Amino acid sequence: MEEKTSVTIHDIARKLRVSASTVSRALNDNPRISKATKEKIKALALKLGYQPNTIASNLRTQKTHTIGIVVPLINRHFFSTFISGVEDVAFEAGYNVIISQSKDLLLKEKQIVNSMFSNRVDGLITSLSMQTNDFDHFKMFTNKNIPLIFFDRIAPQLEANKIIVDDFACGYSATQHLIDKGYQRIAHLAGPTVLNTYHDRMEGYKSALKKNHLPAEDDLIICNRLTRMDGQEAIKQLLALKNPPDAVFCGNDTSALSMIVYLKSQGIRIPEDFGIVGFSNEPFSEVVTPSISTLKQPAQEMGRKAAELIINEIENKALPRTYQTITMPTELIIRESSSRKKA
Amino acid sequence: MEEKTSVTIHDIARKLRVSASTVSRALNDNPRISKATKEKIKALALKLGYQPNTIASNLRTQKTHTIGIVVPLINRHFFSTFISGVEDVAFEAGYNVIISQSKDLLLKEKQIVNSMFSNRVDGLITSLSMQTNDFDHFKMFTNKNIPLIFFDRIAPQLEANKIIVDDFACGYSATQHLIDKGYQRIAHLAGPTVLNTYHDRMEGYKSALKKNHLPAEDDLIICNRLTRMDGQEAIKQLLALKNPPDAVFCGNDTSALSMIVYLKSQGIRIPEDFGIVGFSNEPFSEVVTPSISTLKQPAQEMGRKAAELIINEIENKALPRTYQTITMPTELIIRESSSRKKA
DNA sequence: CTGAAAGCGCTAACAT
DNA sequence: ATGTTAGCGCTTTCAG
Repeated sequence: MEEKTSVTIHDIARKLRVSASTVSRALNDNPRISKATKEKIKALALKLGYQPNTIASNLRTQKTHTIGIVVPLINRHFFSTFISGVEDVAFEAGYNVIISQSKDLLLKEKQIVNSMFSNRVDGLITSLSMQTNDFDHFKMFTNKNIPLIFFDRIAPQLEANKIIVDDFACGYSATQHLIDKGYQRIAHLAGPTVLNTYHDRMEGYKSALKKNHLPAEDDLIICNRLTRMDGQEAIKQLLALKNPPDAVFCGNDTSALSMIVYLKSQGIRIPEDFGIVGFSNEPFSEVVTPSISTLKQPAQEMGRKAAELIINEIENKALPRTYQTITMPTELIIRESSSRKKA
Repeated sequence: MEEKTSVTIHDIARKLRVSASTVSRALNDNPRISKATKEKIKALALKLGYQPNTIASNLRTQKTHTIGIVVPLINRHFFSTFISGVEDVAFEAGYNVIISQSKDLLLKEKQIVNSMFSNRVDGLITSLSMQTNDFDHFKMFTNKNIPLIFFDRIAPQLEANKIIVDDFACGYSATQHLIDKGYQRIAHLAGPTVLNTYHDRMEGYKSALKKNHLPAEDDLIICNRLTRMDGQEAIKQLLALKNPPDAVFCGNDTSALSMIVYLKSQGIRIPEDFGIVGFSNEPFSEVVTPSISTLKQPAQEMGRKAAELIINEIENKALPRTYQTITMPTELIIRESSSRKKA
């Protein structure tokens, strides 16, 4: 019972009086092996419960068939759905997926990226932490020509493939939508604007205001980390202004939700008195009361696309490399939180 | 620029005119190496941008410092939060985590488990697919004495550590709670009862009815896969009974939510006319209207516990093995969907 | 169609 | 305190 040591190709070779190379080739369906011996070998392998040692193969071939993913938080719906998309495609193509979360800490991100490299992933897919302001830890990938894809939160200065949505357009359309609904003073709650996503959403917001000849007042823009607490703090702060806003475009749905909860508790009616638009279409946004207008990112599709792209890169390493930035379509989902009859 | 080949310990050894073993030992802080040479070696390693080849080390040491996780779906809140817990502890202990999703398909689960084995994970943590009815694919782990932990959806017949919640008690207390609130005819929507979780919840439900001298009618129990569609189908079916129920205990929050949506659309008031209790405390359950009473499983904690347990097993393999089943505490969270004034 | 031999990069007895 | 040697299990020239 206690099989101390695993069965290897050598065990099979010995029993069948062939060489290990023959066994290896047979199991890999190498055409140079006769059908007869192939069958013999495969049969015995099955009988002995042989399981190939991927580690050994990896070492020899310098390929791990493994894709690394580094995200800020695994259990955020956008990221877990993205990962699910990657995993789907990767599995189909015979790749494994190894995952870590940076917890939005630059230090942990660095450690993880290092570890991914040491584990010799064939490619790395990543979305940056909120703290990431230098990119040296990715150099080992670019230097060694190991495929690297950024998604959502990207490093603009690095040469790599990128998968994003048009955050500027999102910010613009969210804001324009609120304007169209007749809201007059529109505030914005942003995340850390070192990140392209939050930066671009804010620029879109500003641009829509400008286009509509509305002033972009500094008071109306707040930056924080967009947690539930942050959302509550922000709305309190905004309501305390001597000239408070009547609508907010939030950098994510979580903060939008906490604003709604607070506004309701204050007896402020949504959308009649106050309009809200969030971002990223969390599962709760559809079912909360009032339901939250938001921008939907195609998370699963982005993951699939990232996987396809990186696998293609991995398997055509010889080809001259061209880096693309793929912009995926988003959708403004209009729900109750912004749907008042135009004033 | 094009560093064709990576820098290895041999490169460092050659330049420093020492042996590769010395380099290896130095980098691993082996006490047998003098402080002076250690520093020399580490400095050069840094300068050359040396990154250890984990694959080679893994092959040699027969340890991968990798924990495999197989769950039905990565982007389900319970699972992604569990994974996050595992990853936290694993990272601290110097372990990597590799993840796959079975998509609730037995065939895919088998493939994945095989692949995890071939990748020589040091241990495997898994929650079974809805289809899993044989367990042969786990034998290679038990046979070779590779730590294996089941959580949530477990294989009762296998010798392994198990991390669960007391689903029976959950079903019981959910049902008792509805009875306490004065609901008279309580239905149950269950998942596939081949799985311990759904089976036990149903038994708890039945037991509570029996204890309160309420009949457990077959008509009032429906089994399906608990999707949103399934929830809607189920509530329609229940309402169509000649003697319909006035409350339902649902096997998950998703189906509970879809019932609520349907009941509202029919003008049936919750909780006044109809009571609902769900399961697993999805993020939306707290914020939907009415908010959903549910049972909270400590997903993150379960993940942490699983990681601690498996790492302990991995690092004390020599010790005689004893298998434990750890039951984690749950919490009945009473919210609006079941909080009517007692009739 | 098959075998022999070398080696991926690292570690760990066993020397000295 | 350091070096020598062998080998983890597999793949892949190169030979035949």
